[in-house]
Amino acid sequence: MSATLETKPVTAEHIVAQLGQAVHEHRLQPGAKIREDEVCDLFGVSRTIVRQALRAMEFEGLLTIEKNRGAFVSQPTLKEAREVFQARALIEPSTARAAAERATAEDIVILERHIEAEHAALAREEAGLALKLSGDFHLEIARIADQQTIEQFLRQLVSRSSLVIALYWRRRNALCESNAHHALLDAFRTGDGQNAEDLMKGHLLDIYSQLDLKERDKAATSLKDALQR
Amino acid sequence: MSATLETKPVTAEHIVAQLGQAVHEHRLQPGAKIREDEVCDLFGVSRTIVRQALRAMEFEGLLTIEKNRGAFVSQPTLKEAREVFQARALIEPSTARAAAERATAEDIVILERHIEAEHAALAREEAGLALKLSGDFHLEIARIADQQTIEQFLRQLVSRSSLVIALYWRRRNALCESNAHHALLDAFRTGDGQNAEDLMKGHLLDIYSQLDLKERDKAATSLKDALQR
DNA sequence: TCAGCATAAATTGTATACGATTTCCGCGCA
DNA sequence: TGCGCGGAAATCGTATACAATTTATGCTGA
Repeated sequence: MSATLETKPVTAEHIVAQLGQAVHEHRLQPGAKIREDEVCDLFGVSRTIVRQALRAMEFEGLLTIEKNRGAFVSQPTLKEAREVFQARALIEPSTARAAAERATAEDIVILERHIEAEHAALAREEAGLALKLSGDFHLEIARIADQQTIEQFLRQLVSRSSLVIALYWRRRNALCESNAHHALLDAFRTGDGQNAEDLMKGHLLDIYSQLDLKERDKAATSLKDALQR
Repeated sequence: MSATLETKPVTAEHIVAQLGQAVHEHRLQPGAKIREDEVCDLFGVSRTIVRQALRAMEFEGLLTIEKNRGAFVSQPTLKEAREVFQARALIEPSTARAAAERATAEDIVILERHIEAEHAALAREEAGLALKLSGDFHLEIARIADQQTIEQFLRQLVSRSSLVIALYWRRRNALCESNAHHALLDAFRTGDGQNAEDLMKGHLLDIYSQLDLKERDKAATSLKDALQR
């Protein structure tokens, strides 16, 4: 035990990762306020660093910062929710194709591990973690496709997808396990790009169809917010 | 002249816009260093604001911030350059289709004005400004398509495109005027989505083909930097 | 009892101060 | 002449202090 309690510097990226995970796993609900001082105490850094982190998360779409009022976990509107999945439908199928055509043996192993972890999380009824891992699976595909620009965009889209799911998922507790990721993995094993593209397209449509994105009376914003609580 | 010299607050967004335009118009070359104090003096604000602006521009891809060394105008690698235009080729055609199918009379007028301004800038041999306006034309299409998420991504891609063009454009001074934007406008007038999509695809390929993105010996980075100056 | 309003507390926005790191410059020495 | 090597200057990173704004609290009067 000679380790002298190494206090790693705690970077803004670290805070972004931690808070981001909390949002992804729905431990922080859309609309929740994040006070700077609170984060400062939690991580033991000054507001300078915390504000950097919050700004970064705003850019990612996870937070919405209102001037002089503070940072809140974003609440995507119906329109934004649709746009997120439209954008994913535009981007991900071709990315999956490219990835399937370049995936190495190591990549396959990584994807297998991802699916295993996802499965295990579901078995333990840690829905939030499973959701996070599911998003990581999609990001991993972009990495395999060796498209950093797309990967960066997809990171934002996956983040926002998590918020959309928190707000618009139909059956709250029943995050049913689909075999879509398994099917994609098979396409990757055989290097079948066309199949991977089709599967990804279907997978995204599947998720989209499970969202409740019908126009409902969204009138009375702040007033209704208080009532429905 | 009763205006009492209103000193508008100068926000970080303002600085981002000003510096961004300078980069877009190639008045700030890729690799150029941007010192914080210098920007502070120029805009009359503290480093706090300037650093916010620089961070935002880093997210946009316009700047690269190296720890303890400062902010530099980004120098996209060949791979990044290709990725930028691959991503645009993926995103923009379908966006153009959607835009053509929803464009109103006012939208058409706006696009006409854009093209006029672009033409005028070229006539005055203000190549930098023309390039900026050209990018705005593409962004305007995303706005017409009413896709904010896509528009946000495209904003980053257009920014980076400007850097790519600064670094890899074949004939430096000959930024030839194409009639691609005119043709697109015609498709918008007739609401021909399919045609707009095809034209956009061709337009992007056209730009891409005028870039010199062949693998050349990029060895000797910092050393060569000094020599080629 | 409750709306309205003034005041106090809490929270965010900006500027400044100070420490850490890098960069520049000149000196000595081979 | 040119290379290595301090040391000073410049520049960046973080913390803190103070100002501006919002939010909470409590009082008054109808």
